Amino acid sequence: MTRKRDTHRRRAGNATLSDVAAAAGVSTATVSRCLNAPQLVQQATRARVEDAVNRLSYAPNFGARALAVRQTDTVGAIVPTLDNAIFARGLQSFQEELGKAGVTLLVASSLYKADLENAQVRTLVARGADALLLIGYDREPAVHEFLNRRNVPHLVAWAHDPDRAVPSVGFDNRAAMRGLAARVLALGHRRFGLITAQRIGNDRARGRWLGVLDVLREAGLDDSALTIHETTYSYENGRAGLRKILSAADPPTVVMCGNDVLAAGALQEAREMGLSVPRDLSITGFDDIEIAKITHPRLTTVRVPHREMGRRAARMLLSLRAEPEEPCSYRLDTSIRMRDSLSAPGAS
Amino acid sequence: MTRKRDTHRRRAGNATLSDVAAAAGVSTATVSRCLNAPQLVQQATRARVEDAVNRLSYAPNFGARALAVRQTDTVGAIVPTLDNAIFARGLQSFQEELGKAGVTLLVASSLYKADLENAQVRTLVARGADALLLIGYDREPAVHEFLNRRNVPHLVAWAHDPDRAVPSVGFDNRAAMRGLAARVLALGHRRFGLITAQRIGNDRARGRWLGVLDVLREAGLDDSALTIHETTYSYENGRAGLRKILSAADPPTVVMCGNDVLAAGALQEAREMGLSVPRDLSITGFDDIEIAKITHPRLTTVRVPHREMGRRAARMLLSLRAEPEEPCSYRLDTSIRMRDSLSAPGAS
DNA sequence: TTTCGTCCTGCAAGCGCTTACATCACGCTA
DNA sequence: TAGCGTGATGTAAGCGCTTGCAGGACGAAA
Repeated sequence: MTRKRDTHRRRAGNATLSDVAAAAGVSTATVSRCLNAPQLVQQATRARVEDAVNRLSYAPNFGARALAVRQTDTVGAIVPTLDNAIFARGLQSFQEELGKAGVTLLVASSLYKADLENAQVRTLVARGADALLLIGYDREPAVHEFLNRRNVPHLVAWAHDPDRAVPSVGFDNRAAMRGLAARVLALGHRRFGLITAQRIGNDRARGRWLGVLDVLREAGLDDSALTIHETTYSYENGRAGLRKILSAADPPTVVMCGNDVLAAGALQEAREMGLSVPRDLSITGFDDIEIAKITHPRLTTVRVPHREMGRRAARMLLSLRAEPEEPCSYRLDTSIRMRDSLSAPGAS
Repeated sequence: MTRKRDTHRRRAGNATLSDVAAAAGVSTATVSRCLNAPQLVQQATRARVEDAVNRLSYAPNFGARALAVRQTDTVGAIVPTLDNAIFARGLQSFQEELGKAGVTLLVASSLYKADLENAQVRTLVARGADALLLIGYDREPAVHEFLNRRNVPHLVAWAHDPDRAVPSVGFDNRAAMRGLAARVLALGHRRFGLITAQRIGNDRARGRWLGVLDVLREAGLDDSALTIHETTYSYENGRAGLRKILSAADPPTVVMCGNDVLAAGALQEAREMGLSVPRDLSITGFDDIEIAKITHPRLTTVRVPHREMGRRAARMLLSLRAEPEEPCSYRLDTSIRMRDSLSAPGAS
């Protein structure tokens, strides 16, 4: 009944280790050693095996290997979306770093939806991700508990809060925005606008918002000094957001945006409304992606080291995977890029 | 000697199917059925099993499952880099579409290096990718032969050439650029510049270049009518490229760029050189990513349906995976976005 | 009561690979 | 010549899961 094996549902022609062994006239153990520890097998044998491997287009079955050695050399990442250049960029360097270590990357995007992310965590773990990269803190604690129980090292990126138990490599969104808002305030602005992403379920957005609030309150300003427009990250929404905010009774003299894409949209809209930035209105961004240098005027924004974040996250995850030492967090520094879209409140 | 099993290298506390079975007082077969075909098991039993699953934080071992069912529900994608928004964007919709089908995405980026891509193909196949997405045609034929022998359905995206054997979902880069170049010519330009990515190993870049050449030759112009600057895709390189091209003896009146990022850089550099675009110099892009609308003047470019490409590629791969029908290619249409960076050659 | 279906559930044989351990051949040394 | 160490190879027991087949329980029909 070996026939069954051949006709079953086996994909035709995918050679297995034992096919190679047969073709080379050696045992499967020897073939396996040729592949994983060539120095243990004699030159001549090795040559025969390699020949057979090529003739049969053999490629090891990963699942079987993972099963046998209990390690998958795979790590997973769940990001909100690759459409946002910051995540694409961070993931790129994350992947490069993993690749150097021979580790493969499994990607999922949650589209900012908690339940989707939830399911993806389980999927990636089931798929054997040795470790996991997540974005931000906002999720049910059960997720982290699950990962802990399963002994899957994991890390939060793009956010950093020393008070949180979950290890992270990121920056303090609130402090970063506070820094920028302080500069804005110092320039004399007293009426602020903020175009932000949805804050519930997104601690980064929330942190940035709170950063602005911190500054306003510290300056003794009333909360009404801040006009908020909540939307989704996109160029078009930046435009719409600006229009909305400026339609208020006593419009702000500065509109701070949750990211650069939103800010680019706002800038464009301002221009089309006939406003001169920064004379009539100041606008700020966040992230310092490429477009911040392309807009006119160029965008004053917060620089975030996305690439380094990805790289460092990879390294931490890799070492956590190797030796389950006490995970520690890492805080990256942000800085302010003063360019041309922010100045003292204008003609007024 | 069961002890050995426990102390071996097994990650502590990762429950297996049989742990669950023991906890629930049933056989592994029943647990397996609970998970994969719940309708086959009685309500009461199912409840017991589910309870045990939760108590133990059980998650199935993917490798083992893959081994048993011979399918991984995983597809791989190898892109040059996620730093380029077009790939990030395409991959995003690719992943979304896969996710709907319960399929997970494995990502690798080749950084435009053939040997790296080569290795990644083998890695992803070994990891059990049921299907593979590749970018462009330029690679050793051996790669496709390997995939064919291994019965891994695969697709080329971002390019389309009906004469090629490898199925693709993409567009004709040469024809697209030809269309744009024809418009440029019609406006009266006779001296062209081209800032392009490295053409060897990159059929998309080569196609775009040839598109320009087609038009010039057809118009009876000498090849010297085209000044070429070859570089790597990036904003900074766009700037440097423009400067280089304009330093020629008889500089072009239009500079066509291989993509929008390059064009954005060129535009900026032109501005800083004191040139007015398009009066003194016309500039065009390719891709129509977001920044094309942000530059000043806004960029005239070729619109490419990146998202649809990703989505469609996913669907094709998924169906190829299910039933190995004869793979067929799909050609997407591009169009020209006339905006403000192109006009008749200026003051002259 | 016997005899069948019908459902559920369990048994056990793999899936392809790694690796501890056994085996064997060979060349030395005593 | 016996004995031993060494290095190359083979043997076979898993890794955790699925699934064809067999068995058992139970109710209905004969």
